[in-house]
Amino acid sequence: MSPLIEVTHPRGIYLPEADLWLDPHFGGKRAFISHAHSDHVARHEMTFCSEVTRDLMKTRYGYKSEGEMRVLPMREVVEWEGWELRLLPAGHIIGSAMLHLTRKADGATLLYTGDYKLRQGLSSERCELLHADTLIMECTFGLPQFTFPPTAQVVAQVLKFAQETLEDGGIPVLLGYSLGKAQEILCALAEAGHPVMVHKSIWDMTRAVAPLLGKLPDYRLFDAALAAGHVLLFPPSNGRSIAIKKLKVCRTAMLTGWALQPGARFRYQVDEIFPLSDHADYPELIETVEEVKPRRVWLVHGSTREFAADLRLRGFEAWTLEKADQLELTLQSASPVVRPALEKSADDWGEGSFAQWAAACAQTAEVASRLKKVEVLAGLLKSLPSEDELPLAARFSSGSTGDTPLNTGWSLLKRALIELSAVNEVEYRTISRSQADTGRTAFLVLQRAALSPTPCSLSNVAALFDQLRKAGSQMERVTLIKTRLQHLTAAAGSWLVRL
DNA sequence: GCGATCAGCT
DNA sequence: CACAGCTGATCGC
Repeated sequence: MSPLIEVTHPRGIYLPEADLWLDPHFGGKRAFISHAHSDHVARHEMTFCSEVTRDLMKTRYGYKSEGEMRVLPMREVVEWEGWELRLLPAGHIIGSAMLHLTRKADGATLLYTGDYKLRQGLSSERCELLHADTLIMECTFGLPQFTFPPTAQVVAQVLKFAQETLEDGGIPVLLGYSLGKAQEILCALAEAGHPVMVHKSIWDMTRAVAPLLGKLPDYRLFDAALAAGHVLLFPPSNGRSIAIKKLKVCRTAMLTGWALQPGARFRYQVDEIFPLSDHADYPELIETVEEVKPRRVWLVHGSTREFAADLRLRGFEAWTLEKADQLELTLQSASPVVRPALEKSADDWGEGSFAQWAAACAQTAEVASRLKKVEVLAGLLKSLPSEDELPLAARFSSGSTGDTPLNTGWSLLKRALIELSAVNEVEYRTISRSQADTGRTAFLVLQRAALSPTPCSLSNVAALFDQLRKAGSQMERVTLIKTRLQHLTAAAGSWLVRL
């Protein structure tokens, strides 16, 4: 089997071998842009994208010819620097594409989904999948609770809402993104026969793609004076805008996948909310993985941790790509997926400043926001019992154990873990293969060992590292590690192993 | 002074 | 939390 194509996430998704970024939100050397939503668009020296996406970038963001635009045709193989590139329709919005790569040297393949959905939309092409060894996929709605009803049913609800509001003499206002959802609902309104008025941004976007869409209803630019009797389409940010508030008799409805979340209607402060989304729901995400049959899955966006754990239970190697390595923690393992039940209780960590540090590490790995990470680390540094430990906490948090290397490799840790627990070599390998993350493996193995946790400080750990450096034999080092792990909890121990 | 990027907020 | 996008601050030419 050929080695998998390498994927990293320094500040965005990156394929080092091809020197290619995937949907980075900053400008760079060369990148693939999957679709024309603003959080995926940036200026690059060279850009791969579909023809429609290029046109939309020009009309929407005024991109001229600053960088080289390489338009790839859908489905056709294009050779490029030892790679075969192929775009596939992603079904997210019009022009959205997945990127399929083949490394010509050995045939290794990769599929990057970008944003996508499998359901057939009214305003975008049907998604097409292809087998790949490595799958990089979004999992915005990667929880079972996000199972959307059939689109036809949701559309019928939306039309009913519009119809009834009009019959009551009100003005229905549908809120959805100006590129994607707006055209979707426009197409759906084509048969209903209601006159439609749209916000300027939706007007611009729709006019740009109208030739590519099917039958559209009559739609005109929003004019408050003439709005009565029309169905209004506005972007979500305008839901409570002055223009809308002036229409005293309006009723608003939000179109979003988040509608399935409890309290969504209240949060968006709308009269109705409907689960219409341009993203794959949970069953579609599972179906995608089963169809692509990848050897490894990398997850981005949304509930990546939960969905990775889910996929592993289904027998796929799956990891979150974007959240583990923020803050340069250098504990750069694909993040461990800790089941909530295993990590929440305080006594999982034990006592002493090392336990505090480990708990903070786990917490920073858990939260996505950098600010929150900083908050967690700041809280840790403040709560340290002694000032001497501050530099230690900082050093450990950056993944460093000291000025000189420990010469403590993975085989040594493995021996210590096996000797300490009741796990034999074969079982160990099984656990290790299913996890592919040293810290997580350690945690699972340690859970099966008889541990007797005692308080442990950061200084204690620093002393251990010193002893390890001085230790003469491998045996001696194994014993030192064993003894230390014996007196930590499994959770804290797993973070010692990561260090 | 402009464009690009970023933090922060919905 | 955030499907995406705005605003205002800051950076750098």
